[in-house]
Amino acid sequence: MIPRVRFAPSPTGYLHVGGARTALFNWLYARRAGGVFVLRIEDTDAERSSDAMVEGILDGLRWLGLAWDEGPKIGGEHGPYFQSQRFDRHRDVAARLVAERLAYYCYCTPEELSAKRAAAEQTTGGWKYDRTCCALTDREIASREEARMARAIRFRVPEGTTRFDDLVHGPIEFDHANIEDFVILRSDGLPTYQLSVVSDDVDMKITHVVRGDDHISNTPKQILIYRAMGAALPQFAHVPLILGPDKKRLSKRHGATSVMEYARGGYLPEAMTNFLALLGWSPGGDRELLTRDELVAAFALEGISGGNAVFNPEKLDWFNQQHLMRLAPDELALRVKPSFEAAGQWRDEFLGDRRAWFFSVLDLFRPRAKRLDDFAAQSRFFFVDTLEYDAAAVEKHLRATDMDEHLVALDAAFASLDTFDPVSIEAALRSVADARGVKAGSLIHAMRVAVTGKTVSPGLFDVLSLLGRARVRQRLAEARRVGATSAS
RNA sequence: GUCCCCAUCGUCCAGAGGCCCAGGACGUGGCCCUUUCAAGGCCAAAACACGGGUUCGAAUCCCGUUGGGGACGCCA
Repeated sequence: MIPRVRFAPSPTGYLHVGGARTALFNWLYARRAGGVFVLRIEDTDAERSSDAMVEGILDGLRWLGLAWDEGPKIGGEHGPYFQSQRFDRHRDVAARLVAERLAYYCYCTPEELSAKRAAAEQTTGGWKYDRTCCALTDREIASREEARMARAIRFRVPEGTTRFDDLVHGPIEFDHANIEDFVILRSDGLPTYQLSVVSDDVDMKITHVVRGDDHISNTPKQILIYRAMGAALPQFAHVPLILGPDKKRLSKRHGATSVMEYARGGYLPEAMTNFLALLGWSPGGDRELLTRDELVAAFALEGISGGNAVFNPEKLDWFNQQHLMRLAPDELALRVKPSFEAAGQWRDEFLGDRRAWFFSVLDLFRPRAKRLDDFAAQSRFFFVDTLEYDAAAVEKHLRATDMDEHLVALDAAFASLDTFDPVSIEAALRSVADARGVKAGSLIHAMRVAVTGKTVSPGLFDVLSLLGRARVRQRLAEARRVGATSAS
């Protein structure tokens, strides 16, 4: 039997990092086990669901590279994949359970229930449905039906206990005494979550239910439904939640929680998945930096730890940086392109004739970039005609004693070089420094300001070489003017 | 209030009775490299929540306490 897993988000918000990790675990499991990854949209709550949210979630999954084998857009044998299109089936199941006396009609109104609940909370503190309608005789039911009273359907919870072996937590047991007769079909005829998940998971032949820890307490209710339906149980794996730095469940007030915010923020999906995968799971040993294929190869539900995990943005940054450094050149170029375009620094020849040069420039910034857009920002001086000079830098390095003469000497030295490569340039600069009795450092700093406008850049000789002799000499001349003007 | 889950450095993990006076990573501090900033290398500080058992031996097993989280809806 091939494993079938599913990710079943409700489109009441964008894909957040917690949901993303749940999706990732499902996807990893499917890929690892040669199974099928199903995407099902749980839009039972029409009030809070919207098409925009559905698209948002799909975008998030696509960005992460978590392609689904069955689901929205692509369909599949077990569709439809929108829960709202499966209500008839849910109603059938509910009706069947009523017919089999495994569920019953409940005519209690929401008002009555909340009053009872409020009263109970005053005294005992806890409340469980009192089974008023469970005790109704056939005659009483018939008269209520005749009166067309609104009624919901409740599941008749039998006495006993339910236990299951959770793949991450091990055996978990619940006493039915703590489970009330829960509603499976609302009085408006729509199913509740408990019914629709089970019904759909059964129909979609889901073999492994991998979802958040917060569903543990729903599991016994759902198992009861599986049994009542006469369906085989899937395996359950409840993965721990992701918490904010304050140890509270991650939410908007913790900052970015939508995965698309990270996409826009210059993060690599491979870094995100690597980071998310290791939040609560470990391949064992000390391995941390893993490619997507390595994650798939190493993944096992059993390796997921039981405790909640705190989201650590600094570590995400580190993963991003590491993956940035390992990205293939053409891949990097492609990913960086949008931000170069946005900065007005893009030219198609960077993927054509100037490809080698462009890749070299990018390589200079790899160890310095944390996000994708850092490349465009930090390398800007390579792509503009007129530099913006940092005033303090100009003051400190360009207006140092005798610097103008030193620059003239450097220009001459550069002009006479056979090849304008880093090694030759460095040798030339150092010999000028020697000859003029100044420290090479002072010339290096001055040159850096001259060609980049700033005090911070990649290694100067690499920068000069890639800038090319003509532009370097041009900027040298410009720098001398800048150094001269308003020099006090 | 009831039920459930969890408990190793600040954070994420390793550890499945002796290999552990506990290992890796992020972060932090220092040093090295060095033309700046990074990256990289080296070093350091930093944890088995507590109390009982079981055992020749416990971070690892059991019980309790405490702490944290989650669930208790005609939401999902």
